[in-house]
Amino acid sequence: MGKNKNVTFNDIAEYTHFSKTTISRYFNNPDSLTLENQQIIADALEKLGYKENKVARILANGKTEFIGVIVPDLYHHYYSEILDQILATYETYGYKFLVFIGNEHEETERRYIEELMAYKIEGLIILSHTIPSKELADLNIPVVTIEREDEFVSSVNTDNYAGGHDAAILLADHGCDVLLHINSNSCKGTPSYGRVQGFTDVCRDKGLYHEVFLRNLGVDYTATYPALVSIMDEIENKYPGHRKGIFASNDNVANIILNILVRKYGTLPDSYQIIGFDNSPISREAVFPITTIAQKIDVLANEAVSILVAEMNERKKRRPVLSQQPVHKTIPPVLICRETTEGHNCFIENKRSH
Amino acid sequence: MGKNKNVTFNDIAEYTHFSKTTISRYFNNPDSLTLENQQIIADALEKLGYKENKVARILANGKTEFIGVIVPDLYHHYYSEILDQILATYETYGYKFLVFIGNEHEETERRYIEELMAYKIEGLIILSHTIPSKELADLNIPVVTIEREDEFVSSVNTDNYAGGHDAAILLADHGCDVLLHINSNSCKGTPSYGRVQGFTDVCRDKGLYHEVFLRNLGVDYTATYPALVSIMDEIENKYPGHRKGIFASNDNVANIILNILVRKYGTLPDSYQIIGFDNSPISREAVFPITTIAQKIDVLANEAVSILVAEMNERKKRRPVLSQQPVHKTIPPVLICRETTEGHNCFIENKRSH
DNA sequence: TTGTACGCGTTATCAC
DNA sequence: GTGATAACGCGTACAA
Repeated sequence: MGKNKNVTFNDIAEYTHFSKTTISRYFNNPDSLTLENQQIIADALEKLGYKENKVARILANGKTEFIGVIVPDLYHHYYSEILDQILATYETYGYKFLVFIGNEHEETERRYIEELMAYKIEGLIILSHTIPSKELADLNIPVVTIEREDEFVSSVNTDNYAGGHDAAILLADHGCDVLLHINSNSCKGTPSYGRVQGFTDVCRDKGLYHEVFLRNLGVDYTATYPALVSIMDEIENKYPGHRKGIFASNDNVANIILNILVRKYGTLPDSYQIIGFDNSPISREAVFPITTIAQKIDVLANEAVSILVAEMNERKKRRPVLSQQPVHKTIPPVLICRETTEGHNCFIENKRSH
Repeated sequence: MGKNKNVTFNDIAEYTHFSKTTISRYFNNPDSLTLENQQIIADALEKLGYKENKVARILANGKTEFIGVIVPDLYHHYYSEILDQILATYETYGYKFLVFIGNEHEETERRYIEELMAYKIEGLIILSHTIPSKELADLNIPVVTIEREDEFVSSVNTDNYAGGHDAAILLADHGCDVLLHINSNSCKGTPSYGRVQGFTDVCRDKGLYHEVFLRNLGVDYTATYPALVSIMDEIENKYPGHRKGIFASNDNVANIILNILVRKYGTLPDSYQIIGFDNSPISREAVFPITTIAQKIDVLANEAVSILVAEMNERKKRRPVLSQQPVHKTIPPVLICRETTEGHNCFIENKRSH
């Protein structure tokens, strides 16, 4: 497996005059050895410079302790932060993660999944949106998705509806008489569309004046900026003299809106309140820190792994693998108040000390 | 290794009346079989639903095709973007990556490395700063570090000196008569200290008035902000009426400085020019897009993997592993001009289409 | 408490 | 072009 012959259980066995079995037991069930013998073996391991070989162990007992992860990219802070939290669960469960970046390319992701299966992953976490959950379910290993279509597999999702709801309530509470939501026109069908519904439902229920802008916002900053310039023009013309509450689809959009206003007025005018979504770094670092709705990324990640581990453990017990019902968990978001709305009645949460 | 008996070479062999060996050859050296027989086996694989098992292959041939990666965190865009690029090299080299987040905790990272060694990784990429390169060299597998202490192992680093140099030149060219550099007081000994030296060397050589502020800038936004408020106070008092060129240690610092000024003056005054470092998203998304010096992250990552692959290939040839000399590669940074310096004489590079 | 013998699924080394 | 057979390093009945 490397260069010069590795030290194996055999070598330790010969050296200590025990059998391989006993050496194996030293690792997997040390209490079954006398303390003295444990010491003898420990010394031998040290002396011969033994390094454990988990690949051989896998072949023998079938447990790879691998979990596959497919993430669309790590460019967006949301994904990298989730991955960060997922990887951190190694400390809790001991599973190792084989990570692939899918770039939302379906065939590529399918290849990655095949490779992962060849390495006998025990479970799979999917963040990308391409492969239908039906197909994932057919892999016959536990699968958990995060914030994506999840009909046939277990999943963890943010309560986007509550997010939209809370945003509308906050804006209304802060005296806005015009409530606006700006989002991409391609958001239908994604979990995040719940935000739009939460927002409009509240407005309708409470009889609040509102308008939803579903537009093509482009995919990067340079495309989004001009798109928002024109939307803001529209808003300024349509609602002069009003106190406008804007709920943006995400913090990037909120930040651009803020920048447009600050560059125009030299400050954020009192006639605007802005709420973003994601609690991404930009929301904190913007020229005026942006009130935002945070997904509890740590909770999402931990729940995902936790559900996965539970299902993997089930597999190890039951022989006749009865296809278990998928479990779907919903995590409430958290409102984080900053300077783009005046602060009170917000739950402040410091997600991380960076 | 799973639930119901997996289909193995044995099953295929029985079904086709070939031997296991031939089945193996079908995968590893198909040309040595007749086309008809290839077809027969292909059909059998399909019929029986064979799934390859790379774990068994590893045990037999010793090649895991695993590369270990230890990254300090994925919270900082720099690290997640590097990891993104590293993972993308799967398409080129086929190596799989086992990723751990070290959090700059030395003992933890040591444990992670042990775990990685137990899984027989063929090479290791280190981004974290804790474990001395001497110790990494003793692992007896190829190791490549990125932007960290690298005396005893191969490495890839940004030419930080050139970065500091370019920043000073640009500020001087833009008519600044006071050149300022703001950095953390703990930057000595890190590769990034080269920026300070590049900056001061140019100033000294060209007789430009300059001052370097090495201060405790804290570790997060809330700590850095007040620290910079007081530094900016100092600067405003000390250099009134001057055109001040500020080279910040990174984009976050540059952005805070920008925010402080914009919140005070309603815009970025002509008396200031600002350059950041990293080309992180904030530099593009700031209220005035920030001129910055970009590390070529894609190049860093690709060179790192490339060097590692080369060294791993060497291992497979030579039996008497002669300890090869570490190779150190330096990547020049790229100046990206935006609105915090008036633009010309800059090389614009679009690193990614997000 | 310890040992024997075999299996895990593939590749490598010879033969033929 | 194809096949036996022995590794690879460890786990696990079962036996003692």
